[in-house]
Amino acid sequence: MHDSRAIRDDPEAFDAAMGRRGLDAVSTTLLELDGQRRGHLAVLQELQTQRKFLSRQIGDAKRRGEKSVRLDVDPTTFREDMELHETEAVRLEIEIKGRLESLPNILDPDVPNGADERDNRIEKHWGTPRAFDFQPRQHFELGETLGMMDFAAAAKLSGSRFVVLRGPLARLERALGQFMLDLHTHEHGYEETSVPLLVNEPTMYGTGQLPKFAEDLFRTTDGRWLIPTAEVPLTNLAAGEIIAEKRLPLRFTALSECFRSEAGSAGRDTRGMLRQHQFRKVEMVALTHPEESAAEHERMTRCAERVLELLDLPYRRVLLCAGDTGFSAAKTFDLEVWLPGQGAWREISSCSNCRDFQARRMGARYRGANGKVAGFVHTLNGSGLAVGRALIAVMENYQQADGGIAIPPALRPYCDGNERIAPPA
RNA sequence: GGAGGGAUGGCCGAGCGGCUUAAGGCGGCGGUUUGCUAAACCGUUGUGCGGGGUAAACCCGUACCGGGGGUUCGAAUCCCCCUCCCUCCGCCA
Repeated sequence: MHDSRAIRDDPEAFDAAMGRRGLDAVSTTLLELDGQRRGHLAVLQELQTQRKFLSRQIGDAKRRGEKSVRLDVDPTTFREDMELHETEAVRLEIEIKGRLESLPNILDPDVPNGADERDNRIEKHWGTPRAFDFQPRQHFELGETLGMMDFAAAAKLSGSRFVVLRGPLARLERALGQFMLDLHTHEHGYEETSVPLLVNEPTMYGTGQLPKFAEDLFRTTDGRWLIPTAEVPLTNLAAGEIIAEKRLPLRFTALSECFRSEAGSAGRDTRGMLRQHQFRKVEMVALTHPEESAAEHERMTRCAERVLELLDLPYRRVLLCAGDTGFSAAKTFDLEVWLPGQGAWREISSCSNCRDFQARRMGARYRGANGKVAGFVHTLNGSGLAVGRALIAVMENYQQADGGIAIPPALRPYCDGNERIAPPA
């Protein structure tokens, strides 16, 4: 959500910012509507002043015990006029809000221009893809050969884009989640949080999923929504709150199921468990002072990278270009892990600085040292990491010639000390 | 699901048609006192919107007492609907 006063102050800058997202200039229309709104508001307030004065006269007279009062104006005549201007002011406000809430966040200056992922900028590489002396296989081949990844069973139960994991592979998925949570809580200063997976409409609105992206979500029969990421409940913990400046930054992490309709991605990544309707993810969320969000963004991205490094999985950091940056984000780093079976870099984490965009939508503010409300906090979110994709990455990178999978040393304490998942005899 | 009771500023809590410009307390901020801390005392302290001010400070106006409607010249206060919380009953992991 944007501040209409900021648009009023510098409409050209706003149009230029939306232009980077490939959107037409709208400030002229918005300012026109806003001007009308303020006009009605001014008249309404004047009428309220007059009504207040007259009502007070009646009240004073009554208190003096007078039976009736002489008034120059009939106070009832105000009502229609007031109602007219109020209705118009409210209508225009809703109209403006409706236009503003579907506009994406303003991008950071250092986000590169560009239309799609081809214009993303690779910032760094870490690790060396392992050299295999056999043809590495994709995760679903490995999983199905092991007899521990069952898409047919999932299809029977639920349909496409679901999976059933069994035995040691199910255990490995759990191990990954526990490992990541322990790392972020013990070493990175995040507070472990357990959150609802079903949220109400204002909560989905707060982080920017609604009203524009309803088709990407699942909705319950009683009007609630299944979270597409724990970012939604975690960030909304601050909704409507005024946080003392000295308590910032707040850092939350949660391991949760995530639900996505994948409405627009029919035909993409249909094989395997790369793109599912339901998956697990460890999410990190930070709420910061506005001046701290850039540094926090780097810190959070490092926290995600640390997971990959401890698992010894090669990755690269990518700064998303204008066209690839999500609706609520001002700047996003994606981490892409190397998948030798697929022979490709695939997204495994996305760390975004949303600045005050979500905070303004949900009313998350902070209080300065002088005790006054100083403004909106900045919100950041990042995957640390997507557990399902981390499982894929471990399987493909740690696969062995016989179809077994070595367990990364960091995960062994979470897997009964086992060193590998052995293929069936 | 049924029956009651509630929702007031950062927090607690009074008010139940006009003198509310929302009492009082706690907390916050500033100060006095003090060797330091603590305590005491004094002052100050809500948010949104509109307007003024070069900006900050500040000033003027207006709205806001869970949300939305209504009654009234006038609503925190009366009426209706909704949401959430609490108590009891029923069901239940």
